[in-house]
Amino acid sequence: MLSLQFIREHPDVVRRSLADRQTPGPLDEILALDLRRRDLLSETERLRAEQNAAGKKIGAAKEPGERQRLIDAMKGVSARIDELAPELRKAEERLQALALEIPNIPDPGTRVGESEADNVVRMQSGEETRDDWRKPHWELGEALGIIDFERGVKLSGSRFYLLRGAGARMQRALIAFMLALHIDKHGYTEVYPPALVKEETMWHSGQLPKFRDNLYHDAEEDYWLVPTAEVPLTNMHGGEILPGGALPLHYVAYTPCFRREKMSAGRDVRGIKRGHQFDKVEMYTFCAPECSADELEAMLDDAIDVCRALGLSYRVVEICTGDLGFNAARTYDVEVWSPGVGEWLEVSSVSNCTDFQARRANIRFRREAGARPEFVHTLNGSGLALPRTMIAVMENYQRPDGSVEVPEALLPYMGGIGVITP
RNA sequence: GGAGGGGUCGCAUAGUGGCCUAGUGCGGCGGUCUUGAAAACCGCUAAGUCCUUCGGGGCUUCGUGGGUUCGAAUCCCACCCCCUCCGCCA
Repeated sequence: MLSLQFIREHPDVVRRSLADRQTPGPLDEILALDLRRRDLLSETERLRAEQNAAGKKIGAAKEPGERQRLIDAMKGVSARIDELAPELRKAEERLQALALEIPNIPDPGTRVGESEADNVVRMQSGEETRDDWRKPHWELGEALGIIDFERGVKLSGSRFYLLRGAGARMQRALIAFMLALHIDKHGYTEVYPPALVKEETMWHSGQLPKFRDNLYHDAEEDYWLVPTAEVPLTNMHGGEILPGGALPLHYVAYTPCFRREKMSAGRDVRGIKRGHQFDKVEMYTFCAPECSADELEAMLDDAIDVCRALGLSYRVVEICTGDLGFNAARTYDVEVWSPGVGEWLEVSSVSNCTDFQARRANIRFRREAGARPEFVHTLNGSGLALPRTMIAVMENYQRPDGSVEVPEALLPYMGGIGVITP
């Protein structure tokens, strides 16, 4: 979230941000309510100060008549506070709720644009290969017996599938390979976080209130299923004041992700591109504000490195203001070419959330002993999403005879399988 | 799920309605002393927020939320978390 102080002092910046993002936001209501809140606050605090001062006199008063007279005098003040306090609380709660609906301010470097159509390709490596003989992964997967759509549906309904044999193994190999790359080569610390979190955690990382419709929720125990490891990783240091020397912190986590995908019903129903459950390796960075721009480039390169190692054609798309996520100030998507379905697939989204999530989750650091705490900047990026990486690997490494070669980088994790055949 | 114990400043503890503006010890920071260090002694030791004439001043926070009261760390209610034992269990 943005600080109320920032909104109050820079309403023009917020208004511009909302316009650039093509999204409405309760800015005017916030400004008006903030004025009222501060009036109420001054008044109740003045009364409380009076009450505190009188309380001391009452405590010190020995003579019963004098004491009673002082107590009676304070009853009016007390009653007035009882009137104002609930009003103040209501104003604060409402203000809080409204502030949570304002998205992050786009980075000045983020290109202004209306929608996805205005995103620009920043760089591309490799070509859009097209061969008539190449099959989409769903045909390939069924023919090889490594993706079972029917049984997935039998167990759980549409948008579920199961991997078996070399398919399951290859996904596991991809996970192990990605984790090893980020840990050993890029210097991340591995984390295995809970996939079920409490509601508060979803608010802190910005999933609630906006994406409620896309989340699974266990009503019985009030647990929420994470839609991405970004959620637990953000909250890992929630409420903490980190010593300045600890930054930057780089974490990588493999988790399942759960999404209801209600809003996109009917889209991408074919294959394994968009399911209710999928696996993802996620990178996450906590750093000082002045470092986040460089950290974003570094994380982008770490995501790309996975594509390079797998020998995939990839491109980097710079997201414009109209397509920018709620939490992000700046985002790059990494897409890989899928010759079977003939499209670029988003396998990673790398974002600088600046201090937006840090403020929600109250994550701060101290530059040096005794210095005022400041909010950290947070960055997250997929490294990478598994199903789409699987698609790209299968479709790129398929051979005219219908078999799929295992990329060299995965061989150490495949237990001797070099080619997947029916 | 059951029984019991507990949650107070970075850590450890004290505090059973007003002298709590939360004490004490440890740790940390600064200083005195010292060639240097230790010891001893002295001082400091949180966060948030509002107002400000920029000197400061106020308010909130003792697990969380309500309640009683002129006044709550302290009394009442609900909830959360931790520890010990029992049950169950991958």
